[in-house]
Amino acid sequence: MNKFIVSTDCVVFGRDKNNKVNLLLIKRKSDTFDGYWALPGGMVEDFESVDDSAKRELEEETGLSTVFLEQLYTFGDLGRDPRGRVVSVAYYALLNIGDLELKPDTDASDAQWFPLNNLPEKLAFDHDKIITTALNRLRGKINYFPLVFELLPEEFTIEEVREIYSDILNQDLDRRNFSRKLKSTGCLIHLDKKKKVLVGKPPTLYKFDYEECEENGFNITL
Amino acid sequence: MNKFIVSTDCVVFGRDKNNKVNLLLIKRKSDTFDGYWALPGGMVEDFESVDDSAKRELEEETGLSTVFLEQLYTFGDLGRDPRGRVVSVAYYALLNIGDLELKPDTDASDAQWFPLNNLPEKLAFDHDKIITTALNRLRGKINYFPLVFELLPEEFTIEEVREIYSDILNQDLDRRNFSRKLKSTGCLIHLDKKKKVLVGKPPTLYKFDYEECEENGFNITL
DNA sequence: ACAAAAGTGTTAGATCTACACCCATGA
DNA sequence: TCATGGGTGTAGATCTAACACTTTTGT
Repeated sequence: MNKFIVSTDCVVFGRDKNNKVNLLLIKRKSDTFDGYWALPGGMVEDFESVDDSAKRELEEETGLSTVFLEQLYTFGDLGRDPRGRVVSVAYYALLNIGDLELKPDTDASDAQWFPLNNLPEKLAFDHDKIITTALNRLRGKINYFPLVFELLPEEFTIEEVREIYSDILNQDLDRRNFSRKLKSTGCLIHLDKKKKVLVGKPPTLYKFDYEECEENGFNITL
Repeated sequence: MNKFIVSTDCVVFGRDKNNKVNLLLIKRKSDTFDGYWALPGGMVEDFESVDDSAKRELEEETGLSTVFLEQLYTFGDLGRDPRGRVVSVAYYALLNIGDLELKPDTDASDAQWFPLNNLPEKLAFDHDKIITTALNRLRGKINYFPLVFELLPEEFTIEEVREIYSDILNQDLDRRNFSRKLKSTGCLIHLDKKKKVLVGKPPTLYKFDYEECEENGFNITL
């Protein structure tokens, strides 16, 4: 009987106050990859499913329990962890950072949000590969699944949605065409409220209509 | 340190002589789920990566070593295997059955191909869930990735491609529109050969142009 | 010459892209 | 009234779906 350690790693995407997408990394304080930035994660325990383990680790890091979390891919190469045979099930999570206070884990000296276009060069283990996989998944899936609303607050403006799409896809999107496409999904609830702004015309606030989406799906191909 | 058994399960899709898509199942001869149909698979060994393990198991079952194989999803719920804590990394494979002779594994009394629309009712473990996941992946991915050519012989006709798409998506596809769309991918090599047929006009044979596809991608949205 | 399946073209409707001006608000 | 950013419409191009007849071959 061959038994392995099974761990989870989580690619956590968070939206900051400037409506930019960031990635959460932990600075390792450990005998392996000391000082390197790494994805949050940890070992799966006996009493929990792999999914629950990822959820637990994420809660311990962020204090949030209701974030979107989805399995990404499993990394099981020999030698991916110098300490021994570790199979890692990777997840990705989406959340709105808000005023979230990070609680660094015990084996980490620091936790930090990095903007997508400014990630550290060298990461621990095969975590760069995991991040690339997560980004590709995200870029593909936002076309047919309402992932970006997991990053936004409950009430948002169309411009905020567009900026998130732009940031993730790393390309400009025409403001008018985007607005039309987003509305044509039929999954927006128009609120009779405007967002308070410092300058310019106050934009309309919307909520995402999860029921409608459940019934008729979501598609916004850019 | 919590150590688990890591296994692989493989959803093998094969095209039969009638150009229909089938799924390979193994009849269990074992103390758990005896007599039930199950996916081929087995434990990951110390000396191999998880990917390699799936490849090895598949070779042992089918005798084929060059089939398309891709990781699908990891199933890690508690109690999914009554014998103990087993985390299973599921894969899916695509192949052209041809004259392939199946070699049943030691803990199986029978291996059999089942047409997609006629799978057994009850399957061992959570294998029905794994198959559903695989079918969903397949149905989504054939739109933007040339998976179906892994099922077909090297030289094929457009009608054969259409029938495979039809079978996987479980819907009729207009013959003329499909032909146009498939050709417009730019990834077909027109051969100066016709397929021998018993009745009717002999259809043109094509090969898939993997180089072209590599460069410009593949997209056929039905 | 007949039966069977392959091959092909057109048209109307829908969708997509590119693009510029007016509107509402706060200072 | 000005500066700022939000909101909206249209025309031309492209793509899509629906649809039927002609061609090639074997018997």
